[in-house]
Amino acid sequence: MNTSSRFIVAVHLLAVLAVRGKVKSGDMAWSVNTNPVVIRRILGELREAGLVHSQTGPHGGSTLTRPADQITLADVYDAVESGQLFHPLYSDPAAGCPIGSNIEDCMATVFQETQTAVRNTLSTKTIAQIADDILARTGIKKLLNTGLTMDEIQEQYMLQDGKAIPRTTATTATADGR
Amino acid sequence: MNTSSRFIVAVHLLAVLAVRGKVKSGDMAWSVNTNPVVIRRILGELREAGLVHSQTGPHGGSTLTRPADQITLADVYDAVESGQLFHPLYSDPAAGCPIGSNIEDCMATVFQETQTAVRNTLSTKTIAQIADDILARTGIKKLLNTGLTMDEIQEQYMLQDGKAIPRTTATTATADGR
DNA sequence: TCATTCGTAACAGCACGAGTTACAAACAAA
DNA sequence: TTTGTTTGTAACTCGTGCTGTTACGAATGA
Repeated sequence: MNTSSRFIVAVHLLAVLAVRGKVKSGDMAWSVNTNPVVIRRILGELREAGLVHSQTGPHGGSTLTRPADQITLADVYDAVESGQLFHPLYSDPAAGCPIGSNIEDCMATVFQETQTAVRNTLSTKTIAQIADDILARTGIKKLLNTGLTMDEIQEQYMLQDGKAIPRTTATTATADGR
Repeated sequence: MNTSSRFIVAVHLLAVLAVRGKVKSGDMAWSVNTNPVVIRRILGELREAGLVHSQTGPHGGSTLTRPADQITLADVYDAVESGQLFHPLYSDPAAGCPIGSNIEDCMATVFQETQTAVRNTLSTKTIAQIADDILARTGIKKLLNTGLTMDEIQEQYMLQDGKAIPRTTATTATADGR
């Protein structure tokens, strides 16, 4: 398997940006529960891919460069998972063996097809869909549909087990809605 | 990307077994150009998956447990690539963040779909097809069609740039046909 | 000018795969 | 029964890549 968590973290960051607009790396680091530098490294890859724009200084932070419904997971995948899905080569298989001398070329086709299948699957989902799905899961989407603003929701509701619940009925925990 | 070369090596080994019948780990190690223990480790996974059978002692070695046209690359993938394609979890994203508290469940679906797409692609190719493709690439398939046996081909031909050429016209290099 | 925020280099720690050595167990053949 | 061959597996080292962290310069708004 792929041992890197960059892809899911990148999707996480873009979803946060889709929902909240301009966000600082420190805030995103809090959401992902890691170090701001880790976030900025991934933002750097997303920036190179043209998906986000960053701004230094006070009131700085990162924003999406285009609407979230125009960013597919395939775009994110391309941005942060540079290489092939499978190991394309291995050290110098025997030239004197029919299999060894041809297996790499033969499998290259298979790897290419697999890579395409993955990208096709990922290209069917956008960051907007992910963000929407998550807001629906939390119940925040329904609240937005009642006319409440995101700010009002943050004031009046808190998260418990991933669901927004009115603060009055809250039993434990706090949430700042980031 | 997946940094492991186990998948392509496993396909390599099965293709060798498909073409040559019973083969020792030392011979396979020569073909792959690695250590016999590395080969035996991968054979161990293929054995657990029921794809090969191994025998100790003199004249020992490994064989396929079923015809090569009944072994798909998806079978091989399942045998040696245990985990998920992508990182399913990462350390404890913030419970107080709508995104952080739901991203993993949300992405699990996407990962599942991707995994299925990969397996579907791989299930369309069998070890027999791989072996056949390679024999065609080497020119050995054409020789077999003329009525020559594999042993005769090994006697009369050698490999150069992955192609079988008559030994009489050979300029350099040697091949033992393993 | 100063506080804030980003970009990036540098380093440590950790996990994992590959390669290697070593040795016990299985097994065919003499 | 003995001997040599082959596998199975443990144990270790080495290299690589990712994550987390500290540090510091550059950009920028107040």
